[in-house]
Amino acid sequence: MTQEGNRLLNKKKKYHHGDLKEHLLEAVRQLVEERGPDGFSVAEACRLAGVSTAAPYKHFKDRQDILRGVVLAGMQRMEHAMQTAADSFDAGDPRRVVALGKSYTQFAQSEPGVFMLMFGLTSGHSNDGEMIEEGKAKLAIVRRVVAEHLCQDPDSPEVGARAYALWCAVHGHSFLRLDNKAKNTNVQIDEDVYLQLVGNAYLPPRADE
Amino acid sequence: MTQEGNRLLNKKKKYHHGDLKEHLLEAVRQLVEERGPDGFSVAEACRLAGVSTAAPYKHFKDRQDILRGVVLAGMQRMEHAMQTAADSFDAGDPRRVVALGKSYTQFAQSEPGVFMLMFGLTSGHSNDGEMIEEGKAKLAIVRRVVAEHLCQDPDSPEVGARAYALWCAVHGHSFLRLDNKAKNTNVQIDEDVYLQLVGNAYLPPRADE
DNA sequence: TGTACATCAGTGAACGCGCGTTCACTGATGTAC
DNA sequence: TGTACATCAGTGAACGCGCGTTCACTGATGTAC
Repeated sequence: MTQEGNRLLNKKKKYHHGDLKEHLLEAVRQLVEERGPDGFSVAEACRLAGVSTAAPYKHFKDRQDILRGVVLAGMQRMEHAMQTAADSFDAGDPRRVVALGKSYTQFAQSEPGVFMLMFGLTSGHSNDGEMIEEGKAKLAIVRRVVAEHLCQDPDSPEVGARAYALWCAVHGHSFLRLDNKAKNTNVQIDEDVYLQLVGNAYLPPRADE
Repeated sequence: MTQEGNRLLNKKKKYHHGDLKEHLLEAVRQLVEERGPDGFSVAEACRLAGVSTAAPYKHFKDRQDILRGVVLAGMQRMEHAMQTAADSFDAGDPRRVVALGKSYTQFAQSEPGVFMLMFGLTSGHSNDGEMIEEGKAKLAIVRRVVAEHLCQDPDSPEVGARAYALWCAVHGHSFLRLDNKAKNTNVQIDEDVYLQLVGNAYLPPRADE
């Protein structure tokens, strides 16, 4: 057994935590899911990670910096899910855009706290360069799918407009689901039906299929 | 001059505030706009209203109750704006749905704090009956516009699906604008163009026009 | 019109609380000799 | 292999802060007589 593995297994007995940084981010993520975005405190995360309240400051500048780590990790998970969805069908397959949309709404539903943290303007983190790059990468996936469907240049305004419209459609839907607005207004529509409707509206089935 | 009017004009000199309830709600609204949703405290609102920190409890049960008043007033303002927009064009006029959408996004942009409070799940107020009725009333406006455009029953699933899709489209767009996600991903599209695209996608121009 | 009184919207001081952050410290670890 | 030492991730106690809420109170108001 490696020393690293050994350290991880025995982490409770050790003075040095070993991977406190990751454990803290995970603790915060859990709290955010349990109590909502900004429903966590540094102190509580420390308790959950079994560590003194001063420990985080060896790894993070301040509370905001911890939050930033949680959000960034969330964006990476989401991007990965979207990439996987886009890769699971060929260009032009009508199921492709639905799968991509579904990866978005499913992320929102499986990690509502992190999702709200990423997109709610509560925490004011959005000017961060690394975060902006992550956002661009995600939109680029949508752009690529749209471009390949329309057989156009991914950078054309036409593709940009439709990709943005698709983004708004799944984003709005995700939010309205999360805060119960859809349920409370008796919206009946099934998610798959909705995604299909959206896909058809912005990317009509191609003539050759 | 009425005694009521007199009291309002001289409110600074009076022991009894006269309309503290309204002034408090307005103070909270201002703070929410300045510092974001949940960026306010009861104490600060009191300072802004020029009143002791104990005063609010003569009018509101607790902090949550104050917030509820702010959100409810916001929903009423928004509903009024939507109603006005819908009323400004005849059924079938292609400008109608664009105007309705614009009333939504404009509310979000002119009162971002209140908008986030209404739709972010941060504050956990959504199960309130009166609030749910407000939400239904707003969706009903969209339903009516869609139904009149399609010449269908407002309660049909077809109308419901398109109305919901329109809602998601403007809601998603509003959020992505507010938290700078649109700007940060270099989305170029003009709002009017976007709204037109959405309108055409879900409510294609009628044959008779 | 003048007076006594009930009402209740306000005051201001105080409470206990949990927070984010800092500080001097401790002790486990890996490395050089 | 054994020892001395530098490193630095952890501790735990303490800080000052602003918060939401409560309490006994005060004094302006409208009303009954």
